[in-house]
Amino acid sequence: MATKKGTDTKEKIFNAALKVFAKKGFSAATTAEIAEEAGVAQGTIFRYYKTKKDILRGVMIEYVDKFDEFADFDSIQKIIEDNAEKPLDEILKLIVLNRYKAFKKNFHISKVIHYEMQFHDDIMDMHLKKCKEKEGLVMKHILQHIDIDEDKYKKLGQKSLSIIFTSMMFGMFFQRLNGVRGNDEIPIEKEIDIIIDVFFNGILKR
Amino acid sequence: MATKKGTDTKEKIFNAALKVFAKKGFSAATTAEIAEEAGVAQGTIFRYYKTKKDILRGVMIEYVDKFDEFADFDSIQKIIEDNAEKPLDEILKLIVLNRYKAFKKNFHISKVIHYEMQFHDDIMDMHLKKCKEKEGLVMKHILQHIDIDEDKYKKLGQKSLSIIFTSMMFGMFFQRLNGVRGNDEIPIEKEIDIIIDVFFNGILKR
Amino acid sequence: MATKKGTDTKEKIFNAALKVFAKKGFSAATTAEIAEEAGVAQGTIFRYYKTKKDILRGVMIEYVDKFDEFADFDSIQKIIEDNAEKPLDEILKLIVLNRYKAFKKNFHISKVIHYEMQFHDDIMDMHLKKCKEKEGLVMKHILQHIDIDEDKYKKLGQKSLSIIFTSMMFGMFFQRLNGVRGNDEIPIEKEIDIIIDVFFNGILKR
Amino acid sequence: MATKKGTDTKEKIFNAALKVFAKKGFSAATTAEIAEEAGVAQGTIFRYYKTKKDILRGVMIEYVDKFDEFADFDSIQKIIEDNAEKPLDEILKLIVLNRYKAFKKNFHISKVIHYEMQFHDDIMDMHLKKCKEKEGLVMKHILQHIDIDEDKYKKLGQKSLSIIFTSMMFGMFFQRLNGVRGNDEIPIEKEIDIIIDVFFNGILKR
DNA sequence: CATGAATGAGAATTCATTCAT
DNA sequence: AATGAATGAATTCTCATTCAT
Repeated sequence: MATKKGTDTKEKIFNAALKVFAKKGFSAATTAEIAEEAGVAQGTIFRYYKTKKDILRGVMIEYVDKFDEFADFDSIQKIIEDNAEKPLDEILKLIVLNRYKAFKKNFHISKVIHYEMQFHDDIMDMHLKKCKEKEGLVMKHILQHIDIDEDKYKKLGQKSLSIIFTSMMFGMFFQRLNGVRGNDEIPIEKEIDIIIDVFFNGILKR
Repeated sequence: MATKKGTDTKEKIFNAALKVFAKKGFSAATTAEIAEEAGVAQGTIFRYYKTKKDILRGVMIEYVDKFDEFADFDSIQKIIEDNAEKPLDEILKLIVLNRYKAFKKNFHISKVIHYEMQFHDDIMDMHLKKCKEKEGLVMKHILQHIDIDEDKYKKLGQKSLSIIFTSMMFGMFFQRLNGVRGNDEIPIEKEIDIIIDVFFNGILKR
Repeated sequence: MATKKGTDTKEKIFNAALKVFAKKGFSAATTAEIAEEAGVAQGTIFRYYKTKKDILRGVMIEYVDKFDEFADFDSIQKIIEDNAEKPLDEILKLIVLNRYKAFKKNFHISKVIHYEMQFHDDIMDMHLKKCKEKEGLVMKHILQHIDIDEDKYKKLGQKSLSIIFTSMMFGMFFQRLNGVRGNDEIPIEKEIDIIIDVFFNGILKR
Repeated sequence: MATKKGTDTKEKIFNAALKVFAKKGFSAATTAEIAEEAGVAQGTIFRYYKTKKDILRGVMIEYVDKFDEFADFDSIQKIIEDNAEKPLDEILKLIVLNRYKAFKKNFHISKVIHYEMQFHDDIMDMHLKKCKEKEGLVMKHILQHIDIDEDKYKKLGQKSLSIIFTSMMFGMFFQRLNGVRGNDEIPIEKEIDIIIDVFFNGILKR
């Protein structure tokens, strides 16, 4: 019970911090504003996090977990299995849409991590480690299925495919989610259709 | 002469600020560190910039100029003209390489602006205004040449082409320059080759 | 309790500020000196007053309250009633003595306000508003009683009487309290006697 | 010639300083603003005055001279002689009007001195010394003429007369010049008439 | 456990003064 | 003599952190 209450408070602080960090950046955020946003007293924060920097570390740790969820192979695997009979590009579209939704859901936290990473080596290290660990696997999943038709597709190697695919995917995600573009223009499904079609067409042998 | 001296100092401060902003982020950067980096007294900064925020605005203004240089149509135009007889994909590779070099050269400033933009509405506004103004024009240049062969290429419209192309290009640029990937793995020329080949192959009719 | 503590601190700061302002003037006073005088940390000041200027505003607000006390009609009224049978000049002497004591008690704050007013329009406005509101009333009290004997006194009008009376009264107060004169020369009661006698004699018909 | 130019510059600085001191107070005034007001470079000020405080001292010295002019007995003497046949109250009115004009002319400088005096002991000392030296003389001039008619006037002594007269006079001057009252209400001549009538009537034997 | 008043180190900013030109 | 760029000590103000209640 007591533990539950403590957990609740910590969660309120965490969410408030995340919100304020996302809005102002870590440095410009004040613990006072976080406390207000969380609806707790200023001192309460320091019962759950030793320092302000510690909150950021907490965010990172949470992010790592979210990242696992984000790069959640079970759901990707499930998509592949459930649509085994469909052509590869159709499957990929479903995967990308699934990824987009996961990304969008965790965008807040991603944004904070990506911005702060640059300035905090420890955060950077945690992130890169996590990335290396997962990134390859996502592509391997894709490649596994591409490799089967090696007569049909160009032989580009994982690295190159990875560059192209992730560039397109994340480039598009960021453009959409950062409000760089007018938001409502093209629905995400349509955009994925176009981008995957070009990608797939692009890697075809000719 | 006197003017020259003042300009020199302002430039020293500007460059120092850019460096410190890039290293620590705007909020975490201190004017003391900027002053030290610039090799001037703390007070000197405020002879040239009213406030710390004003330095960032100065960086933005400089960026806008760099951006003009970056989206420098003269050099693009020149590439196109000088290589008129070459196939479109070859020309595009040259353009992208040119863009990459311009981007790399101004990466420091671009990075600062792109990151800080999120937290400063005034900077964001200045940037978006500039982007809208230029972005379309770059693509138009490309399209002009693609349109000629409309039997050969898919009819995708400027918007879609723009999304795909800028996603790939900037996605790749950021991946390379942010040190997200091991830096030196593939030479940029090779990477551009691959990416443009896929893009071009991708937009072909079939 | 908690409220009491906060109020105490604010009061300590207020009194310290008043003292330092009176000694050095607003501009030359430093928040560091105020903090030391108040026996609090430098930062504590800014928990209670947003800015240094705000402390002055606080002093003004306090002054306005003191002013009410200063121009306290209840005590004037009481003097009048308690001495109803005495001649008017005797009553007036008592009133002026009462005023002098009130003025002397609040001299510190009055001095700060009167001096700083010149440089701060907002303070000036607050003050004038208060003055207009009260000044007339004091004179009306006096006039009420003078009017009865209109055969005896010159018909000078409130404005002129007000000028003469306040000039004499405040001129004398300032001379005494500013140490412009050797301080202890004539006792205040004697001085009031003389001044009121002349005033009263002066407004007699002849 | 060169000397003349230097004197001119010093005078420009002096007048600018006086203006800025009067507007902002000594502490809040900046040498930069004084320089701008004077139309000289910031550094130039320090060729004529060693420090900012030194400018204030310069103002004081000037004030002492002005004060001599202000308490200028030649002009008072002249008024008395020129109007020998007129009644005393008429003469006094002329004198007070003359004083008011002198005071108004030097009000700027008086204001600065009176405010700063409190915070600078050296200025205070110079001022008090000067005051003592002159004040009595003015009254003596008046008394000389009052004494003649000692049957007609009360025997009040120089001190008491001085208090009453200067209180009325300066009280009125300050009220007028500080903009405490609505400025245009009563013309100064009319106000002097009333105040002197009351004063004179007030000191009559009865 | 939670609070919020108090702290004080540190950051931004100001400004009198100096000095090379 | 005059200039105005540069200085840096002093000042206002901020905010993470502590601790008595």
